[in-house]
Amino acid sequence: MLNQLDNPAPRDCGDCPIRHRAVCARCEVDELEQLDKIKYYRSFQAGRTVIWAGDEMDFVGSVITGIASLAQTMEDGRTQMVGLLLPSDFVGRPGRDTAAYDVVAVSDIVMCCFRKKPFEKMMEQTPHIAQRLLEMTLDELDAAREWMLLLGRKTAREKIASFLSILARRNASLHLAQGDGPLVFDLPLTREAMADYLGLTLETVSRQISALKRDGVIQLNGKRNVTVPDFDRLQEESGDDADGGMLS
Amino acid sequence: MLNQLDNPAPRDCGDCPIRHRAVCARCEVDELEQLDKIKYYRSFQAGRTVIWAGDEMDFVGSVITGIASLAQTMEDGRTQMVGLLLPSDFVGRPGRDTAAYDVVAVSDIVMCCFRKKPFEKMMEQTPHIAQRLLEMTLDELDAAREWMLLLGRKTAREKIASFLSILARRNASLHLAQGDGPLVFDLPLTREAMADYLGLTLETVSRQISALKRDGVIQLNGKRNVTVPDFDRLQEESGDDADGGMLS
DNA sequence: CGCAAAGATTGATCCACGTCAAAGAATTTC
DNA sequence: GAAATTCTTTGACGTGGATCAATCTTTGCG
Repeated sequence: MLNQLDNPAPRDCGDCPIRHRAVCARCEVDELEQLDKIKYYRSFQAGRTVIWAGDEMDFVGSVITGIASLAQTMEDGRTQMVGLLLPSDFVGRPGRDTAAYDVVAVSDIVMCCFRKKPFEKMMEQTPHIAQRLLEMTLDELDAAREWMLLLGRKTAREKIASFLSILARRNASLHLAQGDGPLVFDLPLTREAMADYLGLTLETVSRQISALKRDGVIQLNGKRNVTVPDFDRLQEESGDDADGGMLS
Repeated sequence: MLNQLDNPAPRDCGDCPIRHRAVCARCEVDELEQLDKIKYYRSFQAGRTVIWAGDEMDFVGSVITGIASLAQTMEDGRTQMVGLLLPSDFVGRPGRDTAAYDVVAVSDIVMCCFRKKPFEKMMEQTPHIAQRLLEMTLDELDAAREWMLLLGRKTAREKIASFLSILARRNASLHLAQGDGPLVFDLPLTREAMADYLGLTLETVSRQISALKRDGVIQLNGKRNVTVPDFDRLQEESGDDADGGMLS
């Protein structure tokens, strides 16, 4: 494998896979045309840094494909991931001109970027964008708060189970809800990245995954492919309410 | 002390102490008049619950005076505070009709509430409100992410120092920045509430406060009054960068 | 192919923080 | 003003997860 990205063919909003979920979700055709004038696409290989915390940032944008991480690092190197950016998630903050967090491509990613200044100007005139961004930000805030409970109060096993449960649920909703057969999905993160996300060490992550496997809660094919024979069982292990503590 | 609140005299937005910081910060006079028609004041004694997670919520609103907490509880009783609501902070989410978290008055509080339905309608027509709410939500998201680093990666001592540092900074900015003499302020929370905020037990909180006192980082007058002789020293103990890791 | 590098597992040991328990302030109640 | 209640401190002890270290597996590359 070349491990090199093609220069992404400029797409049209019309066939954008995240058209209905991103900041531009509510935009009318004419608004999309305006956005089109200030947008450009960028690709990053897995492992590359999109931007460092503190760096000047002259764009905002959306993840179109792939996964990126948002992380904070302390002086001595301890790091905490504060968000996982999935397709349609928004990067950057209008009104701020330096990045608050490190953004790193976890897999190969493609982003749709808007030049910041004109985007900000457009936001003032286009309620559809501000409305959608508010909605997305409120959702992120809920996710961050759910994560605070996980980081502050859950055991290592519960943290792993919670994370797997989220992945399982997301995949199930993507590939249409299959009754309740076994769920199968891939882990998008290395053990180390999972550790940074869950506030653990990579050794503890590895041990707890092994423990869940030993206890029959999950099965592994290779290191990265998980099957969950009984989702309710996994859910119990996560420490959340039966209904998944769903918010919205 | 009677421990009973006077029925709060209905105020006028004109002399509202949080007029320039709350959701209504950007509103024009006519917009305030509109808001006035759908608003009402409510008071809660310290310790009272404003609303339980899952309860139906037919209002949104702002904290005017006092402090409230936003918390999540697991089935077995473990709880994690996910936010501290200070004067001008917003409660509730437009578009959602049940509370996502327990809201509890930490001190006696007064709130300015808006009936949810008409507030939502008004938000659609009044960009000033939506704009301000977006800004406030982005700030809260940053605060939540800073807290994720604290919960996931900081030691107990660093957690306490970080919390004290935040309180000290807030008080300093309230009472005009005094050169760099010793800072003095009160702890608004019990040891248990601090524990729930910091993801610790109350015993650990007590021990670490004692340790910081023993090491001369802080002094105590009574249980709740703290003086910080050297702010930089406290800051170092918090594990944050010299500049406080300030975002905006 | 065979070597290097990255990722993952597993074991042995340590210690920061939780748990359990007692007792000392401070505040409220009658 | 004594008793009850709430908040806090402190001690003794146990443990979950971190740390240190070795080995294994997988993948990429000359």
